[in-house]
Formats: sequence, structure tokens, C-alpha cells
Amino acid sequence: MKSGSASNKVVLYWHRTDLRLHDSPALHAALALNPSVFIPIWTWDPHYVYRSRVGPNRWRFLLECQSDLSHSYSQLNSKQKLWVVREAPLTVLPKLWKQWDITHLVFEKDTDSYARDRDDAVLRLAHEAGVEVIVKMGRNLFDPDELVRKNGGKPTMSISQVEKAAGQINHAQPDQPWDTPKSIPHPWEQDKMDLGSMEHEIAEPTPDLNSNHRIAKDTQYSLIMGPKNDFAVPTMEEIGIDSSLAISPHRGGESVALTMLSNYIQDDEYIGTFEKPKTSPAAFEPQSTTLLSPHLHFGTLSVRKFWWDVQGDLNKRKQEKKPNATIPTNLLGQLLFRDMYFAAQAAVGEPFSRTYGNKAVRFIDWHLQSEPQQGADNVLPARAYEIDSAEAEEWFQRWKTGRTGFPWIDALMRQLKQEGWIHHLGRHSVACFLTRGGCYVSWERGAEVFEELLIDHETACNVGNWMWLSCTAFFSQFYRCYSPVAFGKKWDPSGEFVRRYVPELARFDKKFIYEPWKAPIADQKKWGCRVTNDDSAGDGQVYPKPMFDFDERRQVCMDRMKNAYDVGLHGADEQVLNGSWRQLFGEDGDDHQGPKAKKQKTLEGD
DNA sequence: GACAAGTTGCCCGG
DNA sequence: CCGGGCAACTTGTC
Repeated sequence: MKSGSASNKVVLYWHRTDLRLHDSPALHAALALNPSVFIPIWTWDPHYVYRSRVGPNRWRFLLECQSDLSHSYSQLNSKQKLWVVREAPLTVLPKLWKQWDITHLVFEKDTDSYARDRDDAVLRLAHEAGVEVIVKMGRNLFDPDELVRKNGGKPTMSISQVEKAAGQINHAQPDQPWDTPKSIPHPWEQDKMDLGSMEHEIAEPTPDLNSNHRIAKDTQYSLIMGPKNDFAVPTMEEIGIDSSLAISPHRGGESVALTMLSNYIQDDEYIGTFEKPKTSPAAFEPQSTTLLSPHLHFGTLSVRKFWWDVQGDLNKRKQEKKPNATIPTNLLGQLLFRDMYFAAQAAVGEPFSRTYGNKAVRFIDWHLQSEPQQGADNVLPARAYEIDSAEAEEWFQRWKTGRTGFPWIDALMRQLKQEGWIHHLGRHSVACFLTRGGCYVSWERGAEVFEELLIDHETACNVGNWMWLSCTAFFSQFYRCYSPVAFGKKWDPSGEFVRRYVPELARFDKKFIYEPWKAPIADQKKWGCRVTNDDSAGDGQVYPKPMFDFDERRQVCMDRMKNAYDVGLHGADEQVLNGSWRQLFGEDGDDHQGPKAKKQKTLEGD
């Protein structure tokens, strides 16, 4: 190496939220130690493998990210790769430190609540083992904890709060990105890298929230270095996930992400005029937004590089006197929203992803509420919910599987399942429909489905957006309700999007494409699809009737929202924690009852 | 206490 | 494509 003799530092670099080489503050810090031995690892945390909901598309996307990173390491140093270890971090890390004579452990800061606890435990173990630990923030524009401090210790609940708080951090400009390293030190010689003689602890697979996606026994934990003892990135077969269901066209990996970004950046008209509310949720091939969110999630794209590359285009256009869209609707604003949700989560901590015990969110008397987990640990495995209404349960299942009978909703839910991605406004449509604008089902049920199916699933952002749409936090104008008919029609009057994802209706006239149940029977026959709940009807295809009258449901939901706002409970209130909230809302939970709190309020007023 | 602002509603009229 | 009515939320500022 040209930088002279290396130190005697042996650095273990732990990849988690940062599957990239470019602009990684943690990787930069690790290499700045000038290590004589450098070992970049991934280790499979059972919390992700079994206790997080991960569908086939995201599994494959993650494996692609790992393969790409491993390949990039090998290109910089033919002895290097991403060393994929199959054991839980808390048990395997101390053994690796010993086996590989590690002096330093380096990783990127993760402010998700589970990760904080895990990393705190790792810090304690490292201290005991005499291993020095370096942790660097690189996942966000601004350190979520620092944003919270600048926001008076409170969760960031609006973009203006974020702008104000970020303004006190380097004038609201994130740090400049680091370059990609030009060389990577060697690992140990092959025989020392070998873990064959190390004790191996196999992760406990129950409960396995992803068992419904496995077609074979999950064997990834049976051999610590993988089936060929070469630390290779696992295959879908090794983890037992059905790869025939991983049909998303969206690809993982740092090189894919950087190519996508540079293509967008070359088009300064697209970057400069981007306004999120004006991008179409019905666009496909190509979509109207960047599709870079999954890369931000896995850290295959640095959010700070994204920021500064966009800023570069905006500065250039400014000099050329071309107009630029502004925060919050422009691309920079989108990245700030991501930081807003991270900082809100960082402030609230573990209860952030649910209502129960969460003081930052409004309590609403949804159907299918999460059951409080008395004395449960933070992990919340298969989160239980109360089926208080068989009707609502059926609506939820039909929503999830794209059989509501509303083509716009069903098209979006089928796109979600197939591709692992839908446009932000499409997420608005289906989230409003499930919660305050249709089914009146708890937002937590919807968030869990998104957690499973989205390739860009980010807990802070997903949960935050569900709170937004359900008007439980961040947003409160519940009288602004998305129509499952009008909203799609506005963006896509001829219904191309519906035809693509609900092929049964492909031949329907555009007059009926959003409301096929209104088409005359003769036309339904002519267009090859009967709109009926009788699956055996006719010879051709069948599409269900709408599962309820939307206008009727909108009114019911709005009345109940008004009532819930009048009651005014929040997730950490006594009445929520002890279950007595039911008395405040009326015991039978009848959708058609009048608002109860209104009356109480009037009495108080007297 | 009034008033404005808040990334992305719908419907109708011009 | 724009504006107002619809019926009406919270937060921040004056």
C-alpha cells in the first residue's frame, strides 16, 4: 500500500444499514485506522430473519445488495468479499473477535429501537472483550438524535420543525459525501479466516413470521460459513423462500443505485421541476418517481450523496435562471420527510410503531385494534389483534389480497404484492381506504402488510405515513378523504393502470373501468368478465362486486373520526392502557350510532 | 381571539 | 388549469 506500513489494527467492519462503499462515514473511519487486517461482514440477525415481516421480493432485493457489495470488495482486492456469517450478532461477534484477534469494531449508527438495544448490548460485550468500537451516523441527512435535541427533545411532527432544527445544524446542510475507497486491506490468510472449529449457535426459528413464504426448510443457520464453507451470500433456496414469488422488476445493489441516480441527475429538468404531489400514482414503465427509496433503505445509496447531487442540479439551474421547485415538494423535501420520521421515531422510542403506549399518537376506536401485550418484550412477534367485527376482518383480508371490488384499490394492492413498490399517492389511496376512508380498520394492520410487501420498507417512514393517512399523527384533516373511484380517474382517465394490474377488466370501456359493477350485464359478457360475487358465474372471468357502498362508509367513518377527535384520547392515556376507552366510545361499537362524546361535551358546556 | 398555514380531496363552475 | 364551497383538523404567530 502506498500509504506506508500498516498498523497492527485488525478491524471488523459490520455491515447492516449500509450495503455500499461510497459515502459511508463508518467505512471511512474504519479505513482511516489504516488496518493491517480488514474484515467486512454481514451476520444474519434472527430478528430480521424470523421476527420481521419480509416477503420474497425484499428477500431477493437484500441478497442482490449483498452480492453487489461483495463483488465490489473483490474488485478492489481479490482476496476480499463480504464475509456472510450465519449466526445472531450477540453470540457470534465475541467469538469472531477472539478467532480473528479483532482490535476494532466499526459500524453505522442505527436508531431503530430494536437495533439500539442490540447495539448497546454489543457495546457492553466489546468493552468486556477489550475491543474498541467506532459508531458513525451515515443513514440520514442529520443524526436523528441531534434533530430531536434541537427540537427541544420532542418528536419532529412537521417539516417546518425539521427545517428549524436542521437549521441549527450546519445551516440545514448535511455533511459532504466521502469518496469510494480506492483500495481495501487484506483479510487474514484463508486458514485463519476459517470458522470450522468455532462453536456455532443455531438461531431459534419460532415464531417465524415469514413461514408462509418458505417452501423448504430454512437451512441458512445450519453452517456458519454457508453450505460451501465460503461465506457466500445465501441463495433464496438456502433461506427456503419461494423465489417464484420474487417477481419484482426492481433490482438491488449499490451499482444499480448509483447508475439510477446518475441518470436522473443528468436530467436537470426532471430534478429541478420535481414536485411530489404532481407525480402520477398511475404511471408505470416508467414510474413517475425515482424508485430510489429501497436503496436508501438498504444503504446501497447514500442519502447525503442523493442530497448533494440534487443540490448540484438546482444550483446549476439557478445560475441558468431556470425555475426550481422548492421544499417540501421537491426532491430535497422528500429526503427531509424521511429524516422527520426517523427523528420522530428516535424521540418516541420503542412504542413508535404502535398506538398502545405511544403518547405521540391519537387514539381512535378502529376495528381490529392491536391487543395490548402485557409485560411483553419489545420484539412483539406475531402481533395479535382483536377481531371485534367479522365484517371488518373480511374487508381487511379483501383489501390485503386485492379483492375489494374497487379496481383502483385492487390494482394498487396487486402491484404492491407483485412488485414490492407502489407510488406514494397510491399508498395514500389504499391507506385512507383501509382506515378513516372506508373500512375503519386500525392503521397497524395496514402497516404490517406494507412491512411484509414493500421492498423499501423502513419502519420509521412506513409507520409515520400510516399515522399521517389515518389522521392519528402528523396530519388531522380527516374530512379530506380519497375516493377509490375519483382519485384514480383524475390521474388515469382511461384506466391503463387498472387494466395492467387487474387484467380481468382489461377490456372494459373507460366509462366503467373504475366502477365495473355499473356496467350492463350484456357489456360485462362482451368484455369477458362478470362482476359478481359468485365465482362460478358464466364461462369467462369474474371480478367481485364492491364490498361496500363507499359514500355510505365515508360518512360513517367521518362521523366516527369526529367523535374520536372529540373524545381526544392518545395512545399512552390511562383509559387506553386499561381498556376503559370503550365506555367513552359506546360499548357496542355500532358503526351507525350517533357520536357519544359530542353529547358529553355539550353537557360539560352546560 | 383571530388568522394563517399545513407536501398531494372532491365537486362544480368558468 | 384555477377558484370557491364543502365543513372544519391542529399548531404557531400576532
